[in-house]
Amino acid sequence: MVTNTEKPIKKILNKKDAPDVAAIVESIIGCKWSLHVLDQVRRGTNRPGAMVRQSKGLSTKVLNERLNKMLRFDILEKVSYPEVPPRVEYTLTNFGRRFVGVLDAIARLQEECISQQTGEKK
Amino acid sequence: MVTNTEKPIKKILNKKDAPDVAAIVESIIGCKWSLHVLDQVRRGTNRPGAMVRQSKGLSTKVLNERLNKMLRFDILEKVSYPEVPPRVEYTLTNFGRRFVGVLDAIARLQEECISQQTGEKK
DNA sequence: CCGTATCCCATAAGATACTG
DNA sequence: CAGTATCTTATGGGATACGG
Repeated sequence: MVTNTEKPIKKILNKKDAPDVAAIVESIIGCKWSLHVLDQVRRGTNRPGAMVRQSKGLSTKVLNERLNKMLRFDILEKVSYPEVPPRVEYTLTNFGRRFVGVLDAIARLQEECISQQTGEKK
Repeated sequence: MVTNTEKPIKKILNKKDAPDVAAIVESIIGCKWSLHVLDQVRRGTNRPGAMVRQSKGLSTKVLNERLNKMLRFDILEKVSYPEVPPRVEYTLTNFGRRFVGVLDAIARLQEECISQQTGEKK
């Protein structure tokens, strides 16, 4: 592991090697709205307009920055429907689904902490 | 989960409730050198001077910011020896040991990606 | 050796307006 | 509705010097 100095995205993705997961995690989580956006997509709120509407304080500019970053990291996938008005949906890629598994590890630790604490109150 | 707007540390730690793990993860991993420092401590490089010497580009200022943050989050523990010259050691707390489990999840995904990729080359 | 204080710069991100 | 462009502000973090 270990990522010390932030790698430029180009470097992280310079494949023939497997992706540098730690670097990706750092790059993603280091951005304020990423976890929130990921969570929304996972729960089925996958259209940009809906995400903005449901996220007080999230601007389209920031949202698109996050979405594009996650597209580049192959965490999300974009589907555009040739309709009027335009419709776009973002979904998790295969890698994305495994990536959010890391977030699940966080959620599990959260549960542990809660149950341990209630246990303490005996 | 979901942390959208960054919580102030006071808020994260305002316990009688269990710690907000997702918020802590975000707060810690969002900081550039945190993973590296955690990894160093885990491997036994737990004195500030040693960490700086072994980490090209890490300044004492930044190191101390990270260390203090992790102290506040109860991830690390500090032991000062009353010697001359002074000696200080940082170690993982119980919570800290569980916290780095999240980092292990990252490492596992990394391994998966690597083995999958070599598998592909058949 | 350990830690803090200053100064400076790069950049994340909020607000807003505009194009396809 | 989706996405980009511009401007401004706040802050992380790098370099350096100093005090305990």
